[in-house]
Amino acid sequence: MRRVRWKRLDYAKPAEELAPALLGHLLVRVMPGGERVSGRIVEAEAYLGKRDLASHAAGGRRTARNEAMYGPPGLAYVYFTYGMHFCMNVVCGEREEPVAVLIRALEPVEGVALMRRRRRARRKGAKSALRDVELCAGPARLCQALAIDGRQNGLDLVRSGELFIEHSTAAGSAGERVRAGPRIGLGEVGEWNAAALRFRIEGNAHVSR
DNA sequence: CGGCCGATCAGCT
DNA sequence: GCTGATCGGCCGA
Repeated sequence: MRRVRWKRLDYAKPAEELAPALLGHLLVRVMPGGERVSGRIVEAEAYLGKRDLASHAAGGRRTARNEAMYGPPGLAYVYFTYGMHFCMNVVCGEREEPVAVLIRALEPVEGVALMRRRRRARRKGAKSALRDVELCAGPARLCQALAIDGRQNGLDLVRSGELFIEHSTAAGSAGERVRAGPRIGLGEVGEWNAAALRFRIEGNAHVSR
């Protein structure tokens, strides 16, 4: 299979366009040892920028944490939340415009054994087995599986050798439909709670709850 | 199943 | 001092 990296222009579009466009493509993490760990993006959420009350950049908020959102399209915005989790966004739109897409779930493709080891490491007292479907079904879970943390924040997906996106011929394949629904976990943000900005591959077993 | 709750910290008021 | 773009364990039905 041909491996073609996403270019800057692929990211230079509104979040509500990029989010569904990312579905089916491959998020790739190359570990320090050179091992590839990757998964097909099966769920993503669009965050529209200053006007979007659910966005970290709502009202033009700009802090050390969300600085990457204001960078050029194609940067990774990785943030720390709930005192213990990391989540990864793809910055899009234009520079200085804080627009991004949150990657919410992957279907594991490469390095599944490594994903399982990394995910299991965090659940010491686990009594039940970790199923394949739970490896990357959630924004913090996939970061854990792919070893994405604060060190990847601000990284340029167009140039980086450790984290990037590849075009997949499997994207938009026959029989796969994209379904849009409301975003989740937001709290009270008025009309933005209902906005259909969460995109998932319909029927895919690896989407989040 | 579904709901509650603790973990644990950056940012905000 | 409280809340959150979360997760996983535990409890009761």
